[in-house]
Amino acid sequence: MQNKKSITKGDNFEIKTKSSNKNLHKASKEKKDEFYTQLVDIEKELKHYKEQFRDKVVYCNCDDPFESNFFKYFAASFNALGLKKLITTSYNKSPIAGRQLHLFEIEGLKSIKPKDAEPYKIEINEVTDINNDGAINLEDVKQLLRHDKNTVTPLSGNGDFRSEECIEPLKEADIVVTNPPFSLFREYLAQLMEYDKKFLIIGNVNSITYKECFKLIKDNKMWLGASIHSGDREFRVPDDYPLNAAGFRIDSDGHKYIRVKGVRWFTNLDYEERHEDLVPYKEYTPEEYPKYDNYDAINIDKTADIPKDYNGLMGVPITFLDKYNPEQFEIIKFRKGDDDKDLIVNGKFPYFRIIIKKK
DNA sequence: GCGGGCCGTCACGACTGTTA
DNA sequence: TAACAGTCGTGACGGCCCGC
Repeated sequence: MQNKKSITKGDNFEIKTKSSNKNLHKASKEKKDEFYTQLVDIEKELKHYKEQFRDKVVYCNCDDPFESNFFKYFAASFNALGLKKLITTSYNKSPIAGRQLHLFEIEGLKSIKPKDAEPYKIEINEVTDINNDGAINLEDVKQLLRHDKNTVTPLSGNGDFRSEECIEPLKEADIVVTNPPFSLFREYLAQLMEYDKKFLIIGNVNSITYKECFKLIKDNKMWLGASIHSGDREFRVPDDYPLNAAGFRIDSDGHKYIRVKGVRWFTNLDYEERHEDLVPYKEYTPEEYPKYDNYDAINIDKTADIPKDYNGLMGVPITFLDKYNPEQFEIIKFRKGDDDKDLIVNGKFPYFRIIIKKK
C-alpha cells in the first residue's frame, strides 16, 4: 500500500498504484453515470409486475427518451400493459457535446428529435395504429412523435431529476421505472420516498449497505427485484467512455459495453417469488456456527448455510436479501455489534452482515 | 472451463480529535 | 482557531472458490 501521507492531491494522477480500484475511483470522481440498461434485462424484470401497471402513469426520468430502452419498452408495450400514460424526461449532461448514443438513430427517429443534447419531455397518452399497418408497435410511436406536436416539449432547465419541471411529472406518476445515476442513488431514492411513489429502479447491491437504504429494507418498504440475483449485467456506455476495467468489451460496431457486478433491481412493487420460503437443510452445531465476539448471534458465511434448526439471531451476508421472504425471516439489525463496532467473529471482521431471525 | 456466489481490497473524501 | 493527524465510511471493482 502506498504511504498516503507522502501523496499530495496534485500528484495523484502520476502515481502508479497497484490498486485496480483506480478505475473505480476515477469513474466515481468523474461521475461516469451514463449507463444504458439493455432491453433484455428490462423485459426479464418487468414481466413479474405486468398486472400492476394497468391504468398507471409511468415516469422514466434520468433517461434520454430517444436513447433509452426504458422508453422503448414502455412505448412498445403501452397497450399490452394497459398504461394510462407514459412520461419521460431527458437529462442534458452536456460536458461533451454529441456524445449520446443513438439507439433510435438507425430507425430514423433522430430527425424528429429536438436539438441534440437539449433536454425535453415526452408524454404519451395513447398509442394507436397510426400507420394502418394492422399492428400497433414502435413504428406507430414514431409516427405519433412526428405528427403530434404536443407529445414532445423542450425543458427550460437541464432535466435534472431534482429540478421543479421534473418533479411535476413525478407528482403525476404512479410508478417510476429507471436506471438512476449510481452516484446519486441515495438522493434519488430519498426523492421517491418523499413523494411516496411506487418504483422499480436499478442500483448496485452495495446500496443495501447505505444506512438510509437498509432502513427501508428492514422496514419492508423496499426490497430486491425479481430477476437479477447474481452474476454480471452488461450496460452500454458512450463510445468515448474512458474506463478500461476487466469487464470491458467493444462489439463489432465499435460500441462499448461494461460488465458490472452486483447489479440489482430495487422496488416496492410486490411479486410472487418474494413470498416463497428459503429451504434450509443444514443442522446447527456450535462448532460450525461460532457466535460473534461482540454480539449474541451466530455467524453464517453463505446464505445457503442457514441452519434449519436454529431459532436465535443469525448474521448472514447481504446477498441473503436475494432470497428474503418477509413472512419467513425478520431483519433485526445490520453490521454493528453491541459495542457499535463492526461485527467480529473469532477476532476477524467478516464482510457486512445482516442480523436476522426466523419468524 | 464457465459462471454463480461470495469476500476483501484500498484509495480517498468526510469526519473527528489533537496540538500549538 | 488553523493546521495537522488519526479514524471512518464506502465503492457502476477484482478475484477466489466451488459446483456443474
